[in-house]
Amino acid sequence: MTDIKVILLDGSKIELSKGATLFDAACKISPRLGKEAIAGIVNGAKKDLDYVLEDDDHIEILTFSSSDGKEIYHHSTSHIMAQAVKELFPEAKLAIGPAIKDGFYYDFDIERSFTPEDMVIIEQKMKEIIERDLPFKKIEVNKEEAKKIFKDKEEKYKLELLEDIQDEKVTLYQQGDFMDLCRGPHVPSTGKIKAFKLLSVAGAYWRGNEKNKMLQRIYGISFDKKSELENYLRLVEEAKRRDHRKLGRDLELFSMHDEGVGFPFFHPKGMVLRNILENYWREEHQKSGYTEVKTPIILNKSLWMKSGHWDHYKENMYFTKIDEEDYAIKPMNCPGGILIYKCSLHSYRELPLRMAELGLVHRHELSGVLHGLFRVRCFTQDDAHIFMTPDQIGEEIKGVIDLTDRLYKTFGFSYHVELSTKPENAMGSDEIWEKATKSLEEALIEKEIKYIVNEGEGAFYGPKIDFHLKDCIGRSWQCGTIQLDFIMPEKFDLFYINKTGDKERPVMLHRTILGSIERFIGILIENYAGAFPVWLSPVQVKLLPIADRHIDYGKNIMKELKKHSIRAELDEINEKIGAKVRKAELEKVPYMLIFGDKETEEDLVSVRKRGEGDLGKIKLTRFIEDILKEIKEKTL
RNA sequence: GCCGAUGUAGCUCAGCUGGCAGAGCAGCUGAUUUGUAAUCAGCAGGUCAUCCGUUCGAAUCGGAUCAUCGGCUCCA
Repeated sequence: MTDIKVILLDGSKIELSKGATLFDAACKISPRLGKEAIAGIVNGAKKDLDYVLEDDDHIEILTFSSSDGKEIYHHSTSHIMAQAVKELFPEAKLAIGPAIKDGFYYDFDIERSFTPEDMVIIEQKMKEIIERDLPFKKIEVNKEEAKKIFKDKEEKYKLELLEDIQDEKVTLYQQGDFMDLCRGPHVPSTGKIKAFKLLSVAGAYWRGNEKNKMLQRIYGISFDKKSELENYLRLVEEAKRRDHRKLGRDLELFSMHDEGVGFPFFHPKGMVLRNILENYWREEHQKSGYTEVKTPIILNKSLWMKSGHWDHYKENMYFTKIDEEDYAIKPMNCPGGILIYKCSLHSYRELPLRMAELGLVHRHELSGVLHGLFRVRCFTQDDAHIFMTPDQIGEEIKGVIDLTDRLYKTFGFSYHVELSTKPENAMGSDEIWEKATKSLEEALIEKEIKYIVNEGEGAFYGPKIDFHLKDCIGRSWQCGTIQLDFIMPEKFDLFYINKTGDKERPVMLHRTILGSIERFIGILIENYAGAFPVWLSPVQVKLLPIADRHIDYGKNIMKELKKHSIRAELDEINEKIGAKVRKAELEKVPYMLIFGDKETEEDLVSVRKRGEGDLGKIKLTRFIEDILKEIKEKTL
């Protein structure tokens, strides 16, 4: 018997007897890998573990720890779920069941709608199937044979899928009595799945097209260890605990009302937070050479025709009439900013002109997508429009990148960058787009920032760089965006006077950093779980007298704190100190000052820090110094 | 917008097969004067989302509307 050699990922080779499978290779590398192996990659193609290797094959063994491995694992779990559903509800028709970023789903066409109780039964059945430890068998057949099989099974969606497959040969996977059209690969047997959970059921259109039939989609997730599933479920719980919609109400920051769906109401404490945020934003923009403007919310239709919004953005806009004339409520700030630019003649010496605007825009979002402060119908963009000469593009983009970096770091966020290119409904020529896209790319390369490219995801007037920031539990949020625009200056006939006294066309750059103030506040709430750093806290200090006779002392402290613009509240409620402390902790106030007979005699306060406890007695003046330092430095 | 679930006091929730609307927390009043995450007692609080219907009788059953939540991008 001759041996074969296969080449591993690191270039090393191992010897195997002829006829050896991927699984044999995994075992040979290490018994542990053999145990953990899910599937493998042979010469770049994903294969099942029972794939027979040949001499000089390049192989890689996949385990759950790789994203490819996870995907296969999730996909196999979706097949098990489909089998369970078919066993319980034979009338259900199978659509598709892929792995997704965070788990898997399977779409079914079935008359009844799945209930939470059904989920429990399906999970039960899945456990049974896993216990049966059925092998996943790969079957290769001709397309015609496959058609016959699924015709007999009356699986019309599978037949439809078959129609779209070009290859003559297709693969089927079978475990037990369950057979599915599938490219594979799969885990060797159902017993491989160690921990799973069905998460939710939702409607979804066949092939994502609303003209097609609505199917029922069941979502789930699986892991190769019970503890990892528990971790995942804990993270879901943690996200729920941080939900800004609940915290926003509990901490009296904002509210939502039926009378204005998608239009958030900011309460006094929410406004404190908002004003701090906006003031900080203004300071940083002034430092970076921006001026600030404010443009009207309602503007004449003619402006929106000219800007292209009428043609490209109408579905998302609100309209009104004034004196029989059509007006639109602005969905973006740029046309207003352009009118300001056009008010005067500009010299090349003025450029770049950086015009910032905290602009309130309204957009008609579908009712089903509204979500707290994250997805609303009116929001304040921290917008800016930079008018510049073409040779200033690079520097300006880099300037915006720097400012963005500074702002995000202040809140403790890390981030990643994505570049979006020309979309289908774009205005302007390919050359202009190419030039604009290249400028953005060059700035990123020069700044040594890694980025992902999203083809066709740009705005209709230009390509863009998006900043996605990452919160403390690992979720990412799209906030900042830089969009280069050669088209608006053209449409509005913008110009500046160059050195030689001739008119020249400026380039425009649209950008936001926080994105939407409302949304950013939502992100801050979730990131800090409502426990804001001192500089952002609506109430920074809570004054807690031990007994009623110490209230006057508290009022004096209050006066002192006010002198330094420290935001404090005095708790005058007739309660034991434990209850007052509890209340302040639940309100997530960063500092509590507690004072009774001992403190009043010596001008002291007992300091308690949120989440940490008693820090001991110090002079009030000392406390003020310390907290002012913390506020000034924006300590996290 | 579409599919599904949900909607009872400010909040969290109970209320069975139709028969007088309930609790805890929060609020108010009083007692207590408290030493680092809940003192005790009393009071008040409701168009059971809205409308229409079935019924002797509807929070409960049916329909419509509104809102909220989850999903509708991931393609064998």
